[in-house]
This record gives sequence, C-alpha cells and structure tokens, in this order.
Amino acid sequence: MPETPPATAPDPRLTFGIFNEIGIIAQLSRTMFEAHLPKGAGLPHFSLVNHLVRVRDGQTPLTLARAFQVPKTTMTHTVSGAVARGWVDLRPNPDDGRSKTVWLTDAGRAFREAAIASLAPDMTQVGAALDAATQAELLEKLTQLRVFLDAYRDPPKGSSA
Amino acid sequence: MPETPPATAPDPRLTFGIFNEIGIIAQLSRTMFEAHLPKGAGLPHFSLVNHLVRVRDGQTPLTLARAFQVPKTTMTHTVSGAVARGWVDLRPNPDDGRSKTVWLTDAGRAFREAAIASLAPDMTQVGAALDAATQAELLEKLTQLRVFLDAYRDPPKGSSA
DNA sequence: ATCAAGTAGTGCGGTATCGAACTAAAAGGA
DNA sequence: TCCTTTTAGTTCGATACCGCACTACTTGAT
Repeated sequence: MPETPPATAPDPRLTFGIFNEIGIIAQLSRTMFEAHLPKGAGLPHFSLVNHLVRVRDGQTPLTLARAFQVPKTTMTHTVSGAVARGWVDLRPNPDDGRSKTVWLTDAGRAFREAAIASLAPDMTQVGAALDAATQAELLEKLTQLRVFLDAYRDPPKGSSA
Repeated sequence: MPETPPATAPDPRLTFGIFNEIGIIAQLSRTMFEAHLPKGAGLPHFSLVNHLVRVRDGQTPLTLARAFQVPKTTMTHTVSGAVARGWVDLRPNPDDGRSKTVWLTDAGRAFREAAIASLAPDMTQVGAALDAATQAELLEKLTQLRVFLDAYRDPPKGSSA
C-alpha cells in the first residue's frame, strides 16, 4: 500500500522543459563566468581551485572526480590544466603508490580571490532579478532534483537485498 | 518611493550555489539523455531536430543559433553533424545569397520519435521524485532566471533613449 | 555605379567532456 | 609467496563549445 499517493503525475513535457531551461542556463552562466576569468582559463579550473580552498587540498584526483560528478579522465584533464597554469601542485600519495594528491599554490589562491571579486557584481545583478526567498526555494528544488539524478544514475551499492 | 521593496538582497553565495547545482544537473541530465540516443549522436543533434519539428523547419542557422543561445560557430558545427547523419538537409536561402536554410528529413523525424519514446521512462522517473506542482514551480523560476540572463548578457538594442 | 559598413556562414585553434583501452600498483585468496 | 582481481591514473580518439578572423553577400550612402 503506497502511503504517499503520487500527487498528480507530471507531464513528461514539463520535465523535459525543465531540463531544457537548465541546459540553457548552464550555458549562459558558464559563458558569464568565463568572461571574468583570465584568458584561457575555464570554469572547471576555477571550480577545482575553489573546491580545494573550501573543502581542503591534498585530495586525490579520483576523490575530486567523484565530488564533481565527472569521469576520472575529465578530472585528469582539468587537473593537468590547473597544474600547467601554476594553480595547483601534484604530489605522490604517501599512502598509495598508484595515486597522487592535489595541492593549492599561492597563485591558485590568488586566482580564486580575483575571480570571486570579479564575479560578485554579476551575482548581485542576479540578486536584483530574483529575491532571496525565490532563490532559496529554487536552490532547494534544484538540490532535490540533483540528489535524485545522482541516485538514479548511480544506484546505491547494496540498497536492495 | 519604491513601491516594491527589494525583498532582502540574496547572499552572492546563494546565487553561486544555484549556478553550481544547475551546472551539475545539466551534466547529469545530458549524460542521461545521450545514453538513450543512437551511438555517436549527441544531445545537440536531438535538440536541433526537435526544435525544427516543434517550431518549423526551413529556418536559417543563425536563427537557430539565437534560439539555442549559442554562438553561430557552434550551430554550424551542430548542423553539419546533423547533415552528416542524414537528419537534416541544407538548402540555399532564396531570399539571401549569404544564408542557408535547414530542413528536416524523414530520417530526422524518425530519429526524434525514437529518441522521445526512449526518453519517456526517464522523464517519468523524475516525475516520481518531484510532483507536478513542484516541477511547475521549478520551471517557472528557471524561466525567470533564464530570461534575466538573456537580457543581462545581450542588452536589448534600443532600450535606453 | 561605386564604395563603405554590416551580416551569414565557415575555418581554425584551444578547451571541455567522456568512453575505451592501457599501465602500474594495491588487495585478497590459495 | 604467487596469482587473480580490483583500483588510480593516463593516453587516445571522438564530439562539443566558443572566440577570432576570414570570405561572400547584402545594404545603404554618395
């Protein structure tokens, strides 16, 4: 017996429209972001450095790949780009000879600071279009959706049986 | 006297978080979509064909580029891929010697039908996670955000003075 | 008619993303 | 100890995205 009746099933086209808008916004926001980054730098580089600052550095590439929901090959590419630009360093993992660890450099931290400062006005502009309450609600629903997609594509190991 | 008090300015980090989630969802959903498309076919190809069916074919590449919010070079690339796969045809534009027009083929229509049928189960699954009302609200706010970003990056010509 | 300015599309180079296949090292069992 | 399996990371090839610069054509002014 279903104790939560499925509060009206959405039209697939509605769902489709959501993904459509999300795709477009992702594209537009990416372009907006990259316009404020140093030439040749991509959003992935900023995201990587930002993550290392906010969480902690010294993580392995694979851990980072999981955090960003990208294949490890993509993370290899992103990390090597960040290394080439001097924003992170790679060191061997003392606990595992196959693995490496990713460390921030001073240049990496400076890059992040500059990017955030440069981005702030755009964020503020968006804030003028959607007030805090709306944004909070939006974020909440987006998070719901993301969590679902995570679980949907990558079934929890050992959930059944 | 402002008749609409700016209902509390959002923390830039909130806005940042929204774009972050959107980026991740775009990635996940793209992967989900492409898993159901014929091998070698990308989401852009489906989007293009789908747009031509839903709106109308015979549009110029530039019109399509604007509709998808991508640079015209990207649309050239996407269209040429769709041509190579036999889903659309290119014909000269009778009204403008510089321009071309993009037309659906039967194979293109069949490709779209198959893709939609193959995608439907996924859309339904998402529907089980977020009910219709939530999705409708989400779509509404996303649309608001997209419309703003459109206008923000590409200021309307002739708005002031 | 002529020429300057603007527009449609393409070519090129660089970055991003990702699956398949590979190397090297760790883990686990016989 | 030896060998099989698993795991971390890289390499390779393919598609995607986008800015810059170029060609070809149109438009508008003289």
